[in-house]
Amino acid sequence: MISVDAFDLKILSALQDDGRLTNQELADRVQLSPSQCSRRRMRLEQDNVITGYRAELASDALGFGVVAFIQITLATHSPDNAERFRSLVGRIDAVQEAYSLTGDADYVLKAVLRDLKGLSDLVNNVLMPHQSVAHVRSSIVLDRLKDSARLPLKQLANG
Amino acid sequence: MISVDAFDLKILSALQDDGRLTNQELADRVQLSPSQCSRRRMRLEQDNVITGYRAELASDALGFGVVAFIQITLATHSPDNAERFRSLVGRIDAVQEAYSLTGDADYVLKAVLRDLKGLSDLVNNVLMPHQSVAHVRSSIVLDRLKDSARLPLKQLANG
DNA sequence: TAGCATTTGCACGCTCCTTGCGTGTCGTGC
DNA sequence: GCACGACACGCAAGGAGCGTGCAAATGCTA
Repeated sequence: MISVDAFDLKILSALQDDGRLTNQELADRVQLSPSQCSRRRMRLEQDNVITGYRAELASDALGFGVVAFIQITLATHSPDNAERFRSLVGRIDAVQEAYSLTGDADYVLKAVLRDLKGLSDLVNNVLMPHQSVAHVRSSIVLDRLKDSARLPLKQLANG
Repeated sequence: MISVDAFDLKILSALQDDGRLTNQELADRVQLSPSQCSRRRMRLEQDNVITGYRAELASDALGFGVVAFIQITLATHSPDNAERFRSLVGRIDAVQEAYSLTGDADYVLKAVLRDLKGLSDLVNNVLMPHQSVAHVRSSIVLDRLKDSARLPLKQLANG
């Protein structure tokens, strides 16, 4: 298991909030020297605790007006069919996230689209006709209460 | 409306993949000088097209073994009740994302937890007992097919 | 307490960032 | 057709930040 101490947690937490912090700024926040922050950060990257850095973009400002959750039930649950479906999902750029789930549906997708026409296209012309898919049910996002993409690292502090 | 040209799209796309690219590396990728990349990047940040930079962490490596989608139906749909629920959700760190939706449920939450006990706690001791909530249904993530958090900027290239 | 391994802060050479400046290009109005 | 203003561009330079080497400090084991 990778060991992550209190300093590492502070660093991870800070970088979760601002991924472009310089080592000097990091140093101020976690009470360590810049060089040590640099070293620790490199280790965390090497150990794949930090898997990357991403710019977060304003989807609305860029013209993506529609976000939808799409629940999918497969036609059959054979490995072949599942593989076909995974391959399909991988090729659709509009699908940001895809998970297999317990419960009613087999999969849930989160898709980002320009407008309702885009969603309609995706559902009716791509997903529904695909041989691997039996059932599709989509829910459109009306309001975004929270979208942090941050892990609750505080919970690890006392453990 | 904010104008975003082909260069900007390239920059956004590159920074979506690697948010710590230097302006020199950016310059190589988009065929522009480093100074221009710097200027454009600053403008995109100023205009809130880029809303921030985040380090992406390996949830499993940090001991977050359970991700769940939780569908919520409110007890009543009064503004007061909705506000109570929003406030509740805002205070729960384990809830990464929260959306109000069309369809069966009023809201869907995406929660990240250490283990099933954590999920049980959240559902049975926090959400269920809350006065604003009538119905809770949770689905556990079995497998993550895709989790890119990237906007499909390619779709904007020809528009 | 002695000894070893790890972690820390500091110094320095090097890279990179950003701002000012001059140039080129495009569109507009006279 | 030409002059002018508004941008967007690349270049250069001063300044900031990065990461490695090194010695001191800390912590753990025997």
